[in-house]
Amino acid sequence: MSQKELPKTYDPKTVEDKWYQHWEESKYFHAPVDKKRQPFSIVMPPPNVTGQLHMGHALDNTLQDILTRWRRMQGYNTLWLPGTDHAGIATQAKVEDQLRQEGTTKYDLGREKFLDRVWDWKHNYGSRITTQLRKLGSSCDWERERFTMDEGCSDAVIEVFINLYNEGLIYQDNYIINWCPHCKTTISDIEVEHAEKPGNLYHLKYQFKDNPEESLVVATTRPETMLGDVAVAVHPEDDRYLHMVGRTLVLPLVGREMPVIADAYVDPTFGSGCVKITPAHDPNDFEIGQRHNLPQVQVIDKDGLMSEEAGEKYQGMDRYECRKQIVKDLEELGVLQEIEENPHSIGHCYRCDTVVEPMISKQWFVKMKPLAEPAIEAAKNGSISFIPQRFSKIYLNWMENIRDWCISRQLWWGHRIPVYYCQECDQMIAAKEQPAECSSCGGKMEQDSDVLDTWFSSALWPFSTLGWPESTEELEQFYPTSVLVTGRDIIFFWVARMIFSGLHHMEQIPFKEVFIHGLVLDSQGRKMSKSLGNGVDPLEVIESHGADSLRFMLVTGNTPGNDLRFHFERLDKSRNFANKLWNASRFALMNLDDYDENANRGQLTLADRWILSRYHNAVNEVTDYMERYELGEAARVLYEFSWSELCDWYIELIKPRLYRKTTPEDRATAQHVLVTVLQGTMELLHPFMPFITEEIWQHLPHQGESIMLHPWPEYNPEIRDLDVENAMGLLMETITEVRRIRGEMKVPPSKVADVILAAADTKNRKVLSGNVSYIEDLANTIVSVKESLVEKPEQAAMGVARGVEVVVPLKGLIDIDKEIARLNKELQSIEKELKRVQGKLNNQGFLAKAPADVVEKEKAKEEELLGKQTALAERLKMFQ
RNA sequence: GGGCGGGUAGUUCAGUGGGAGAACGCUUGCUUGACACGCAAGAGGUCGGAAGUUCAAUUCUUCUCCCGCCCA
Repeated sequence: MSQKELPKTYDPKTVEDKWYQHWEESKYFHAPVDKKRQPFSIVMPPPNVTGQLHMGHALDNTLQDILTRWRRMQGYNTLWLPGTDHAGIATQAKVEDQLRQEGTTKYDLGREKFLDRVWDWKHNYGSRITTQLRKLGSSCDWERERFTMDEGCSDAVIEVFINLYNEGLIYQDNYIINWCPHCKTTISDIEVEHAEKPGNLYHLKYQFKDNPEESLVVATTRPETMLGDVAVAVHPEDDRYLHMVGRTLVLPLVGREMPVIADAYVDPTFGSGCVKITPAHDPNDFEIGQRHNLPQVQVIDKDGLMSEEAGEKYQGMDRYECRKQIVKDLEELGVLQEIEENPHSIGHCYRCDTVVEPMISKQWFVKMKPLAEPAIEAAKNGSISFIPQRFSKIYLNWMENIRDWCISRQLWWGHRIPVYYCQECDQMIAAKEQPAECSSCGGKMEQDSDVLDTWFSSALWPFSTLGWPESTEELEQFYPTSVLVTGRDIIFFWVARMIFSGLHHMEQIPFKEVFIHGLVLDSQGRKMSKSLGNGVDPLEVIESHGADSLRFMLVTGNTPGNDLRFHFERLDKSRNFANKLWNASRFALMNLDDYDENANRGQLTLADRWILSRYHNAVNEVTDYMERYELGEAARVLYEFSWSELCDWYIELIKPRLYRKTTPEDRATAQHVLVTVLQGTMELLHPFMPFITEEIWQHLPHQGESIMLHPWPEYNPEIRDLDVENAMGLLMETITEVRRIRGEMKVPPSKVADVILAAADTKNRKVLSGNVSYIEDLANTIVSVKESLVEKPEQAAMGVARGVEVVVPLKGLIDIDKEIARLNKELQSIEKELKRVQGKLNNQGFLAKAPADVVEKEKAKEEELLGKQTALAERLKMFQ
């Protein structure tokens, strides 16, 4: 292998694109159907086709890629299926903006031409986000990329609609819905975001028809809706008002006569205990209206303006203008009794933040109860499990209280509802194709003009992308998918809907596990948003720190399901780690120019056996954490192993052997162990940091085409050796003790110091004397190992490590006062610890009930501390 | 109002029924033949408060305070 000069600092830019292109061109991401192999599959939560990569995507896709690359290395037939979502409102709004700038509107263009424009937009910008996902390193199967509006997915949507329609699970009804006056469409209940806003409670006095002297007071937060009032309700057990039930009131300003009714919905403790009922503009009033057969008077229209029914005076006014006017008018009439400050929760459109207007409209709905039941069961019986588990409670709570789903949207961009209406009679059918004529009267049929909620198609994603409604080999092999990875914010929007859709249409769960992650917040803990301008662009981060650093930063120091704050300091930490790996490899390569895997090798040294043992421990722990989706913990283990054990200790320990201060066989051994461990470490790190690990792995002696196809390292418990780890631990602690003494006594690092080690324990003494070179090399000393200190040099500093007395003679260099202070301090902390340990050991309850190994451990600790105490105390005595 | 998450070193966060960890920051020393995006040594925490269970609680239970989120 020829030696290559690598630069001192790792530069991700020169490697990342190169490797990604190579992987993609080599089709390493592609998963052909292969029934002989066990499948592992993930469908990517499809980002908005016209969107741009943000930190949320970066986190979500990093997690998916880690799982995908890991399972692929484990030998699964691994499919990560990517795609994009047509995002009805968002995409349509973008094109409408564009038209506005051109001075035109979608109505000028007409439906067909407008849709052409949206498709143009999709073709121009639709690959932006998928290009960005590649920059992140996502190893998804681009050959299977899908789009929610492509032919196959659209077929699935139509199939599902027609099936549900025929089963009576989709129905059309006049019902109270959420209307966004800005987006000019209905939105579903979960698309309404509730936010507490300052507001008032207006107390209005309504008079009785038969006795204008008599009145009752209602309280409302929306006085303008009084124009649509049709009744006043009181609680059926509210003695204050019972006698009024059935009497007639006269609505001020309007003059409408309306009854006082009794309904248990009313909260007698809120306001006056009387509630005005506006069925056309409030969901609760709507239901009361239905129970009591009340009329529906719609006074606000779809533009958020007052309608004709609001009366001549108010017609055409904006709903908030009208509120002011009504308050003024009611005040003049003496109807307004009181205005009370009352902050309350108001529904806003999740897309545009406009205040949502509840209104009655004829829309399409999915009947949810029958669909929800099996979806509840699946989570309860564990066939679908959430990680972390607490999210299943959130899911169940929602599913158990689910309401029917309004699926029609007054948009043009989306899947058009496959329902056709006869223009001559009232015939209506759901069909895949436009019927030539009405089956009952032969009249012309026209398609419903609305489209479906975007989430209606996303709900089918796990099977529509695999070819359903055709029965394909892909479905057979990859459905149900293995795991779904997504943010906690779309459990209701998406996860829940995929579950009931999969169970209903496939009669099988869509995925076995749902791995939920939190949100990426800014450094102050706020949600990243466009309006705040506090978003961090993942592409800029990739540009400055590399994709590997971004990925590693996103998974470390985080627990599944919890939010994480974005700190640039943490990004630096990851970049430094990448650089550390780079330099460790650079060091290895500098010493591998003559490496021959088949060269004669000597025996493994203690350090060799130690690092191999620690490496296998890491393999075991990392794999175990990955199985449990504890990716942050897995990353932490790798970070600590690579940096502290491999770099700080092992590489330092083998330097002399690599610098040819030993036999060729021993040097070959060191080379071999280093290559083995470094290679394996790269393999373990590959799912987390795909680019740098590939680059390093390719430079190292290796077999195979790519690290991403290399088998995942296997844990071999036989290589774990606790005796070796113990022995090495003694040496490491001894070295640290010497270094500490040197540092505190201000011995210059360049000066070779003499060190005497007194080890009463035979085993310890053997370990020390067998490996003095480690101590000499790493602490710059000359060591002599003894059983005990026969002559105790006064001019010396002393410490204790695992019962071994570490003495550093410092003729002429020692400051006695300083040494006394140092020893005293050490003695104090030992005595404090000793007190705690002895307290335990003197406790009969502890001795009787604690497990034997815990008691043993405490006893051993006591012994060690006592030894240390004696040695230090004796030493102190000498100076007195 | 109901549910959930968090409160651990100066800061940001891991973690655990039996010796409190990391990163950054801080102190001291170091151009040590991979790395100053580095090396070595060190200071720093009554693990939000109270009670309980236990031989043992930062960890489990209950209550309580503060912060955040979701649902109604």
